[in-house]
Amino acid sequence: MYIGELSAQSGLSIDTLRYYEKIGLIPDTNRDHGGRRVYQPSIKDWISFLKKLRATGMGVKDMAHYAALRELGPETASQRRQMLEERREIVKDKITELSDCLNLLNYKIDLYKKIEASDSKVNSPLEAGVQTKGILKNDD
Amino acid sequence: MYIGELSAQSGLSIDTLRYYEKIGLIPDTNRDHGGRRVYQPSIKDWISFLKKLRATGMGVKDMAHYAALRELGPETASQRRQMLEERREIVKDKITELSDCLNLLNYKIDLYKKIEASDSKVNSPLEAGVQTKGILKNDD
DNA sequence: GTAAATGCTGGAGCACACTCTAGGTCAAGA
DNA sequence: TCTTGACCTAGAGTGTGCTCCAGCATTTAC
Repeated sequence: MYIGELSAQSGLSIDTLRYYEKIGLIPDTNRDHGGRRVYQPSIKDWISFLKKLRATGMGVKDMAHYAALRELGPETASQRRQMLEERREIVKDKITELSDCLNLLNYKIDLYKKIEASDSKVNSPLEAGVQTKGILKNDD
Repeated sequence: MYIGELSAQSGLSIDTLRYYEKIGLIPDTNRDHGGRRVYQPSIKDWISFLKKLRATGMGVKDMAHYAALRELGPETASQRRQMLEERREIVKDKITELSDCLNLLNYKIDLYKKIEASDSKVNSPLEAGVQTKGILKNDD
């Protein structure tokens, strides 16, 4: 598999694949006679794991460190496990933080809906009110 | 309240507070006779909301757009609500993605633990095995 | 044989969100 | 009065993670 196909299948751009190789995220690749990178299909599993690590917010330097440990073989297993355990705590914290954000968004959206409902009352001919102003005072 | 105190209380650096004002996230602030920014305590609520929006991954340009709508007053409420609803969907997706990552991390950590356990078996005098190699084949 | 597509390299450029610097003003305490 | 510390501005610099570019080689299709 050449880099174009891997790019299509992995969802990383060609430039990113070469960049990842350069910084050590992807091991140095075999080349064909013409100097083109030839990938084994198994690289896709590694890349999808890399994408997961990125999705957790891990920086490429840490990922390169992990990748380097992986290259060193089984004796680095416990160091890698430790890295993943640290990352797991970070991910848990992120989920908690995002859940808090979600609650706030839900609250705010509700608040806006109330404001809009109260506005339409105000604009209706039947009642005029200072309701809106009251609700909006804490609006942000 | 001067900027130093606001910085301490809000958790944003002084530079960031001035930067946020410059890009329109924080409304232009009153100045004292000497030109120093004087903040009302209520600004802290707005800043903590800004921090929440940032935590959702919203970019500062979008946040500035939201802030500008807020400055325009109540008639922009529905646009702001829409922005928050869009952001809510993004946050939900992020939580889902992070949960997937968490599952994978849990799986990998377990796997590493098994490898380590099996290694200690191999290193014990009683049994030699190819177990480790077998488990490690898919190691990443 | 030729043109188009795909690949290569090294290095520059970019978007983002700050963060820092230089050089200055201002206010309060000793 | 002098010094210290907090604040000011405009603009440069930083770290991150790509992304793009020029100029070239190779491969493939016709």
